[in-house]
Amino acid sequence: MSTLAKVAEKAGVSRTTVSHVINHADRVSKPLRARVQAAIDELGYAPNPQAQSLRTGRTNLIAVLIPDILNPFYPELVKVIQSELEQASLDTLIFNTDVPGGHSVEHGREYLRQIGHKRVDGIIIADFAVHRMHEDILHLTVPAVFLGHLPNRAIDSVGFDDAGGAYMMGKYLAEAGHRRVANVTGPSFFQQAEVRRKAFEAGFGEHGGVVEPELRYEGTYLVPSGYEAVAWLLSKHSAKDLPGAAFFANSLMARGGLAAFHDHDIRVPADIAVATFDDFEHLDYVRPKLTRVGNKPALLAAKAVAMLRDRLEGRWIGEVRSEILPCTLRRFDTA
Amino acid sequence: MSTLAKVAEKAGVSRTTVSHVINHADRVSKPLRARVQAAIDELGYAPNPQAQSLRTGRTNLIAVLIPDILNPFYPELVKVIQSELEQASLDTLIFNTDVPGGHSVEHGREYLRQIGHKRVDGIIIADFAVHRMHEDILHLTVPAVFLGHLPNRAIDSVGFDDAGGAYMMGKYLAEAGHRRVANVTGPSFFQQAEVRRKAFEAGFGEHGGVVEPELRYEGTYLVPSGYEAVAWLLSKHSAKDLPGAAFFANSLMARGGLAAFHDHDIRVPADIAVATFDDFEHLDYVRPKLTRVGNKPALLAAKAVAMLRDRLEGRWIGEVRSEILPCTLRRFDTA
DNA sequence: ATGCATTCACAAATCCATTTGCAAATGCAT
DNA sequence: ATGCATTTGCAAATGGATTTGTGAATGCAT
Repeated sequence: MSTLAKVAEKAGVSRTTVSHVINHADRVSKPLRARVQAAIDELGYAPNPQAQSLRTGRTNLIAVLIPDILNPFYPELVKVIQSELEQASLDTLIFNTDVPGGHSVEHGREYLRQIGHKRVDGIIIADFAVHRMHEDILHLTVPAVFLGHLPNRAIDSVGFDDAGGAYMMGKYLAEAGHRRVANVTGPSFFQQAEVRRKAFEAGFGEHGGVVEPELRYEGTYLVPSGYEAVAWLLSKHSAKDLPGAAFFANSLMARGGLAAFHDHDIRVPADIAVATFDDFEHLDYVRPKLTRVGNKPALLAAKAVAMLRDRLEGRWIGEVRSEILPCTLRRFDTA
Repeated sequence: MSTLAKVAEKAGVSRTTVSHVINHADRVSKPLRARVQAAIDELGYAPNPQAQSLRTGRTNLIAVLIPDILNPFYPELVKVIQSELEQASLDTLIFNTDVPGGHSVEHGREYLRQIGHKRVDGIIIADFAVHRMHEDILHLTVPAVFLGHLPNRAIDSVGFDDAGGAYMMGKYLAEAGHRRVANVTGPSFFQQAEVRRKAFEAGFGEHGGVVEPELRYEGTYLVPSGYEAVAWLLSKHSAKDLPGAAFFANSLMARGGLAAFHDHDIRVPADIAVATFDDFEHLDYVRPKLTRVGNKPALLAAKAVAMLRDRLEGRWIGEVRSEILPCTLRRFDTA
């Protein structure tokens, strides 16, 4: 592996000069610069990133904390985050904070601690990756962006308009003539899940629907729990007694729900209408095609990286910013 | 941020001693060790990873090259790779080599070059991430494992038994009584796609099926092309003239195909049977439930990490190893 | 008490790139 | 030709941890 020193020797100059050619081209005369560059090319030299980091204090690493890459929301998010960061020659370290089978608080906290030691230049934290750790976030010493809504405004954040989206869908279903609706929610200990539930019920109730708490099912936000929700629904109600529609608070549960309806020979939307929160590419080829409200993870990702780079590159040093991206309702086959 | 020197000062010992407490505990007497440890704890000290890397030459970073994290095969792979690497306190750098919309050769090569400069300790390369770059792989200077089949045996590799699996499925469909089958293949410039195609046709043809080249459709391995394949199939054949079954060379195309059948009111499996290569969690909630042959990405991941660690930790310094994991056929609803 | 063998702890060199402060060399003007 | 102002290029210090070689202190035996 070639070093700065070898390049300097080959070009017959000091190490300083080589460094200047790379970092402050203007401080070296043109002919000399060319000579040094030739040596660099010939040796295939590239600065040792660890030595650079040690000296400059920057690692060019960004940590991204997500709960679970298996949840198809996150690959889309991660892909965009990564390619955007790459534009700024930053590398992405991805951490799945959940332990198999559930959203673990301790695990997320442990990660946050570890990452502090890895000396990353910045952090992007997805909502459920650090459940109930808002106070820990306050102690971060590097620029960070939170994906979701952060009650204490500890750091910059960007999230979807959960309330607006859920309300819109409630309104839509009620105005479509539904009077009774099953509501499969996320875990109530997630604040976001509560926001979606309440807003959905408000939108539904305020436009002619009747909110029945008995038609509420608290799921886990994971696929199997959507399946279980439907199994539960069908065990409680005969086919003719079924509510006109079912709303799933995220698309994983909706997919589980669709599978369950299929397995029980309940036709969607003929027997029951189905709607879901979330809207991303992955759903385009799920059949029947889900009517949904939400927005692209890619947007969230792009915005988050922009905010982070603003901090890293000193373009924004003011107070904490928090943005909310609107949701769109898209009607397809199921409702 | 606290440093070795500060800990040494606090504990009233030399920097060497502190380092020994961390790296060679046996070289320091017990009471002294305790005193130093107390200072470490009190200051919340952790070694600066960049300084460690500079000195030791190890970065504790592993690069993972995959074509596209949006392809649901890879999240499962990545998750396991990452958690396994974490056991060995190695961090994972993930790189998506494809440019939006296609499998780019140049892009993959470019990545390989860049990664050479990042000084990772090891590399895991997924098959399609580095299409036609087998010679570049030869020039790698760090331990690496290839996921798939590597003709030139340049580095350790582990892959599924594509030929065995595809053959098995061909045999299965023929023995189930099908005489005509549509075969939606991967791109023919991928060797693996050719292997699957030939083996499938062999299995089908050798057990009573008739291989008809006109029923072959070369797809891209991506979801939309499965949809297009079915659209093509239906445009060429009336409902009664349809082959009895369709085999998709991977599950992305199969999902696209299922959506297309749904949209054209073709019932699966009543009107046409469907089978696919691949078998991973994500398919468990796709309906109708796909009959499939394949194996878990998690297995591939675990094996790959094991092989890599064998190299990194000097447990294996012999010749190149290449393993093949068997595939299993699992019958569900569609065939 | 003396000699030898360990055990223990340290100083200093090393990994590599960046940057500050200086000295040398060049350019220009008078 | 001399003086001043720029350029230009270098030596050396810096960042933090690891490790080799060495001297000092301890233990044990005689």
